[in-house]
Amino acid sequence: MLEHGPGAIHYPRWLDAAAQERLAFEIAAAIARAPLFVSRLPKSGLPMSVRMTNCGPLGWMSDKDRGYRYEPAHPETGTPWPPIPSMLLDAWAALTGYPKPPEACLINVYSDNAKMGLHQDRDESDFDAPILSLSLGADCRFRLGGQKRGDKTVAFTLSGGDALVLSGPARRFFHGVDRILPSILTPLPQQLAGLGARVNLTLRRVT
DNA sequence: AAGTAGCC
DNA sequence: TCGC
Repeated sequence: MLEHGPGAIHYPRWLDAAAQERLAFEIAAAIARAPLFVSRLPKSGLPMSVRMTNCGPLGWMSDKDRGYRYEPAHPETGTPWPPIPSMLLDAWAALTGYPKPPEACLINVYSDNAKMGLHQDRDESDFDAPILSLSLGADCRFRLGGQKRGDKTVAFTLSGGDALVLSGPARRFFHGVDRILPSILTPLPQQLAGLGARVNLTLRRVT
């Protein structure tokens, strides 16, 4: 367990290899029902480099005209998001202790050259609930800042099987992914191989 | 600016 | 490559 800031708790290798395989199987099934899509930045319409989908009652997305938001259904198929796998609900309970279950699980798929700019998670109403992030596949250089964009940042590596909880002050901290590290020795489990180099799952309360 | 480029 |  490593604390990278007040409320930012990193659990390296929280999932063992067998658990990562089981999770990959569940996520591959979710992607089969809710295909990956590309969100676009508000106003500019520039595409994000990650491909994403969701499971749970609500899913995060963005497009040029309507911007960042949560939706109950897939933007292309119109179908409700598939349920959050039970092992993720268990992970949420074990790692956050929060009394209510997560309402959204964003599935972000990173290719070798995908990035995620520094941002705050601020499209939710519930800022008391922690955020739980689980990683699969390639390592990434993750950057964590403070509550203001200009605050100093720290960078560390997130690896497959790692969990990161952002609670308390860290719930509002800026964060992003600088780059994906070489993935030859840390491939995604077979069930997700071919989709990308790294998969990140972000569980949140929304309402 | 949940992006991209450029420079140190 | 990293951090601005």
